[in-house]
Amino acid sequence: MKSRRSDCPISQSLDNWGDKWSLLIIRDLMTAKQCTYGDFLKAPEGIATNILASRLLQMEENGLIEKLDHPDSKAKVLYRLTGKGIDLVPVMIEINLWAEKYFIIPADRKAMLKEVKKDKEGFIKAGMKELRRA
Amino acid sequence: MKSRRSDCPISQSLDNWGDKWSLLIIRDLMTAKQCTYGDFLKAPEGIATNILASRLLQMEENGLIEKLDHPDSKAKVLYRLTGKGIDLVPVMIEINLWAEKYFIIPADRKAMLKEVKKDKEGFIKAGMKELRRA
DNA sequence: TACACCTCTTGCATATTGCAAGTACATTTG
DNA sequence: CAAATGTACTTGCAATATGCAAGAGGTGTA
Repeated sequence: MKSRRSDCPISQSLDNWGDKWSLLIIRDLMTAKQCTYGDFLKAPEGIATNILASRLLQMEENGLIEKLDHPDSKAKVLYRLTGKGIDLVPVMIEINLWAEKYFIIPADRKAMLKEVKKDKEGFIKAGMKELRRA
Repeated sequence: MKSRRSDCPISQSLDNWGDKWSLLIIRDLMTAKQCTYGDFLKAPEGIATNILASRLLQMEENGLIEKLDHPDSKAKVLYRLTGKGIDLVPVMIEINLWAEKYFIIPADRKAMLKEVKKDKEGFIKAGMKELRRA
């Protein structure tokens, strides 16, 4: 377990999910609601299996995600966001908005952000509610 | 230089500032507006000098910060945020709000967030304007 | 029973980080 | 003006994290 560097909220947040992969896992769970181990491996960034396993464990320990049984098979595991993970939706939206201004991003994300700009608060609230239902 | 892992906005953002230190440097610049190399070293997290130098260079290359001459001394260098860096204010605010919910954070940060909650959009707008003036 | 699938684990090479010391130049002090 | 101090880095090396390839163990399917 990594130690707390300071009591600064930014620092503590980075201690929790401030690596190159955690937010991508959270992204997958925000768009798909529930993912298997294999689903995460399919993401275009190509996370290594050992890193994925260690991140999933770490994020579970940090209370961001939780495991549940897959309804179809005992061999599969489903991961989903906890309330703490779902509460990162506003952070993710702001990152998306920032990235849109400075990078070239996919059309479907642009379309999503167009909706966001119409009513940011409403979009976020609805999105979080939807995730909580899953 | 690190390569682009995918065209996902989250991924591209993480490629830019997704490490354990960059956002802390940005935090310092958001609160102090201008910092010297030594100022960054004084932060409670205790960044190593080689990491600091490499991050400052990387962030300058990424267009998040810029150097300028210190008015008092040629030996000193001032760093400040660019427009691209200032545009991360909304992201930082959301991270703070998230962290407040799940961690114990300093009283002064709590007081700041109390102001944020009164009028988030106004607070962010004013904060960014203030940074642009510096 | 054999075979494929899925979630990890392991071993090892490479990259990044952290620590301690050192360098180069600017300013201050005696 | 010489020496000490301050400031921004650089360098060397050990510790840690990441990335890649292969494999292990439980499940489901023919």
